[in-house]
Amino acid sequence: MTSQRRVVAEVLAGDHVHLTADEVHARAVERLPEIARATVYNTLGELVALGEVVEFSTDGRAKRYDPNAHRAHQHLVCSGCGLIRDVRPAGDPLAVLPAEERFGFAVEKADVTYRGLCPDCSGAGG
Amino acid sequence: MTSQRRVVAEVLAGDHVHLTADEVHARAVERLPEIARATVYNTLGELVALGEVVEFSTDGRAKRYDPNAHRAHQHLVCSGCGLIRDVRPAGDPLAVLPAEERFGFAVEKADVTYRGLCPDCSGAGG
DNA sequence: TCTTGACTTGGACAAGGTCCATTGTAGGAT
DNA sequence: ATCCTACAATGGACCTTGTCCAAGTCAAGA
Repeated sequence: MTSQRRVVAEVLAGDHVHLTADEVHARAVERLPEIARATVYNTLGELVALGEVVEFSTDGRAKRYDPNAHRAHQHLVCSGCGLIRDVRPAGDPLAVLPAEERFGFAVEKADVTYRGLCPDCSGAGG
Repeated sequence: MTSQRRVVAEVLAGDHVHLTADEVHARAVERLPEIARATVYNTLGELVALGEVVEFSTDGRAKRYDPNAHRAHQHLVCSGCGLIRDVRPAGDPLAVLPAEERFGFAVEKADVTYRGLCPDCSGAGG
């Protein structure tokens, strides 16, 4: 455990945290000015491999990193402002996929992105 | 409707078609050698805006384009080889998200990516 | 102190995508 | 038939995101 890795882990702490790698880097630089972008990418990759952090993407652009890895959840994304919340649907998302729709796959997980407008964006007439 | 746009639309025809923009461009070039990458991006963007094509991403890298836009469906992705199938889960994926998990959002849709190994990849011991 | 090995750094590089000034083109007006 | 005009296509610059690698740094043990 180096100071660089500690800073990355600290930046990711908290609930409903869904930072991109560059956002993690920007916040890490505030605490450790000379930390390199490559180090942030390396450390994030290690945290994902260890299962401490979940990697996902809501827009096909930058990947995001979610420290809430020990409680299964999905993501709810505002189509207006991009706000992301962790949500827990009822039941197992895999259960609703019938065998005849599995094409012989050994299906292991389902990643769900719910989309809609958050209270601020729908109130503003968006 | 120009010849360029017609070629892009033709390339996207068919079932279980999930090409990236560059793949669309490569196939379009076979039919119309001088078509520009920017034209393919522009045309794909227009088709998405018209609702004729669905844009999605399974890996946070390249966006993919699915001409099967008029029948609601989700995607099943092989974790080994990347094969993608259109699938239709039972019921409405939105129904399983309880009101207290919606955080005041006006939730409109759910994008689901099922992941697992396809018959070829699970048989090969992957 | 010297060696060793893991970690970090910075810069080059690559993929995917966007932007924009210029060029091409089809159809209506003259 | 020719000119005008609006819109589409082109090609290249450029941006973002991410990966790779050679060289530098550092801490711990011999």
